[in-house]
Amino acid sequence: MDNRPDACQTECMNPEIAAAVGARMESEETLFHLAELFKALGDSTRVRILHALSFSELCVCALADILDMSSSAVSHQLRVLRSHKLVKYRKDGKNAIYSLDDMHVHTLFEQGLQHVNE
Amino acid sequence: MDNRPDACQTECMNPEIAAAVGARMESEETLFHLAELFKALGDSTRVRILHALSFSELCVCALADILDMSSSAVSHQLRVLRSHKLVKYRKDGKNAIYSLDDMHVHTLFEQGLQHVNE
DNA sequence: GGAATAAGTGAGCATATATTCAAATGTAAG
DNA sequence: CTTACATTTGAATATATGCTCACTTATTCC
Repeated sequence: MDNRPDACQTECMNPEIAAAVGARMESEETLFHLAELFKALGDSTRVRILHALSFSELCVCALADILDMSSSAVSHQLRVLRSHKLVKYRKDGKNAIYSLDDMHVHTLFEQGLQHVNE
Repeated sequence: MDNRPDACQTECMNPEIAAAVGARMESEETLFHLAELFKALGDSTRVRILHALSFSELCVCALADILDMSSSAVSHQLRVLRSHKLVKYRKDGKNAIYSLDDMHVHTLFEQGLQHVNE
């Protein structure tokens, strides 16, 4: 008999199903990283930055201009995106030219837009 | 001459590029919804719920059991997922049986995992 | 070297959010 | 009807987070 306070005490489902699902789950760590990735994508400013970069590489001030935000705010968000390997950059004189880091980002965007426009 | 304080005042990029990118951007509203979608996916608990549901439909208490969390906490997060049409449910007696709402979710997960395991 | 501009950083604040706790609702069984 | 259980909900709290502002760093041009 299962006496855990939060476990189903009636046969709401075959207990073996829950056990089987529990066994097939990805590691906590992997799912945590996945959540962190989506969290990095889960901000309006960062989405707009990535979307802009999907058309062309851009320097920080160009992004600030396009998004109508301060360079500081943009730079803060670029830091987040960099830490998740979503964007990369190269220095060109005083400027930092940012671009998307890999193709996954673009694919995730397309899938997401498809869901949004259901 | 551009005198906006935050705009590039030197030729860090061809200004036409920034203008062109600005023109091709999706609407603020669409990008906002996209960010909201990713935000809904950007939480460890919700990721685990969706991942568990990718194997089988499950009632709330089974989810609580699998995730080792209170039913209340799970229910709160299910509410968020429902509001974003990521999960659906049917009532079966006292129980609520949840399942993934469409295939996009699964696809987004696969893409995300691919990025995480680079 | 000194001035000017682009970018990055840290502190502070205001807001958003995830969980807990207590209570309410809905359903089934005695 | 009463009890028990699954689920939901609302308030409260603790934490996370995005932006602003002031400052620093880096680089170019004079």
